[in-house]
Amino acid sequence: MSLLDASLIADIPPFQGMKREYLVELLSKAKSERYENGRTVFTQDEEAHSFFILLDGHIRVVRITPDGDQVIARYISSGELFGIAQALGLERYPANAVAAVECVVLSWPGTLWNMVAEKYPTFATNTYRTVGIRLQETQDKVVELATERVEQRVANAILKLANQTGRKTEDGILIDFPITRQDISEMTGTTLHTVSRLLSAWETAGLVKSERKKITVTEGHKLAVIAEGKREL
Amino acid sequence: MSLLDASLIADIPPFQGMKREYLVELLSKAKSERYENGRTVFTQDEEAHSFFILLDGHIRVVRITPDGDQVIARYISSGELFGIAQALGLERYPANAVAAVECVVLSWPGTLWNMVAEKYPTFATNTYRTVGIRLQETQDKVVELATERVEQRVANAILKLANQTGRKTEDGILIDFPITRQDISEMTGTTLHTVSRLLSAWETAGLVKSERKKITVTEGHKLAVIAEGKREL
DNA sequence: GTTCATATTTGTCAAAACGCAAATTCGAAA
DNA sequence: TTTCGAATTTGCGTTTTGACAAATATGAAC
Repeated sequence: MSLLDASLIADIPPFQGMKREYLVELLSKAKSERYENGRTVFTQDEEAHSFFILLDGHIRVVRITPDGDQVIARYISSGELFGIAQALGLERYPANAVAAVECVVLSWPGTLWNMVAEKYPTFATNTYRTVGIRLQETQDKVVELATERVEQRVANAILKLANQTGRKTEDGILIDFPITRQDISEMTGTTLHTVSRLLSAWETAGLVKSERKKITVTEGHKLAVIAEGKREL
Repeated sequence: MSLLDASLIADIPPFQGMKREYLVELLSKAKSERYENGRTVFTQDEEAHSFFILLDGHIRVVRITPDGDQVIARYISSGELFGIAQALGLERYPANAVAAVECVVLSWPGTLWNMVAEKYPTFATNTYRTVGIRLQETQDKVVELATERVEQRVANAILKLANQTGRKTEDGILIDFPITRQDISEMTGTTLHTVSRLLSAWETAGLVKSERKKITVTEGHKLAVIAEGKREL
């Protein structure tokens, strides 16, 4: 276990408003671990042994269907909680969590949740607020899938990723981790072929630049117009 | 405010494991109200003033999109919590809640949540477990919308309603509240026309019987086969 | 530099599902 | 009983999107 300083986590949302002293205590019970790109943090249906905070990197949360289809539920960015099954009384993780790049993850044994929630009510409250936001986001996704066309959903997914994780470059906003057409199709409920066609068209129109596993948004506002459902600019 | 006896709620899941004495206390702070069919309990984006338990009836929870599309998020059955924005730190309700039949609803002022959660930790834990289950169900819906065809989704929705709220009749299992083709289309992300066609076909094939605002499942196992994705029997 | 698995692009065709329109049925209210 | 709005059914043409197939590009590993 490496050295963990309270300043590591003091500024990230789940710990907002907690006394320094408590942060130190909490950290003393945490384990820090590096995950190389592609490594699995936890697996769907596995017994929920820990809960996690991502200190650095990006984690892909994926559900697998009985017939093998994958659906990407969300990407976790640094500073976010994930795998918090215990907080919700779940005995098993409902999805896979896989490092999308090199990651640093902090974890606590799941058995600690009750104690932690009781001793650090601020942390518990912050956690439940996160859950509330995610529940809403998930509902939003249901609405999107139920009412919007593929083109809108793909535009939206790319915009969100750019906002959430984008890094500014000379060309525009680059999504900060390797992402394939297949990944985007699994976020939006379509096929990699359709995503490829859309990206090709958008590239021709100058809205994005893309290479293998890389997408840069150059004309975000135009993408946003497509996400709104307008057919042309 | 009518007379409320602890036995009213002692057996329903959110209150499992709570001391009788606490139930009485909690009830003394609750308000009971009847809602006739179609009456709104709370509205999307309205400030979250209360949290609720449905004692009798069925409540439809509906999201409205900016361009007026409706998506039915879930049906609440009796004994279930709803409108628990406070538990998740949300300031506003994320959807409309409307009585789908004559209902009896118990409510507490939202300002009481923190006190209630602290004083009755069992109740809080039960609530968060409910949230966990709903989050999973919502994720399931995302997966369904992303990977299954309309036919499967409609079959699934009807099966779930029949299981959740069905009443046994001589013909089969009747969904216990008035429900239109439009409602089902708003649960499954399709149009009322497509739902109508599917129900007609299934009626011809003898899987269901349906009248205006009424659906009876006669051959659940065959519907289940369709929900699984098989094209014929 | 060569090799090879992986990612991407693109074409063609077919199926699924929607949109629009119109007819019809039903049931509640007058 | 009559009326009228709401719910439902159904036909038809169109659009969207998926499925299949094949070619091509890319970058990491050797």
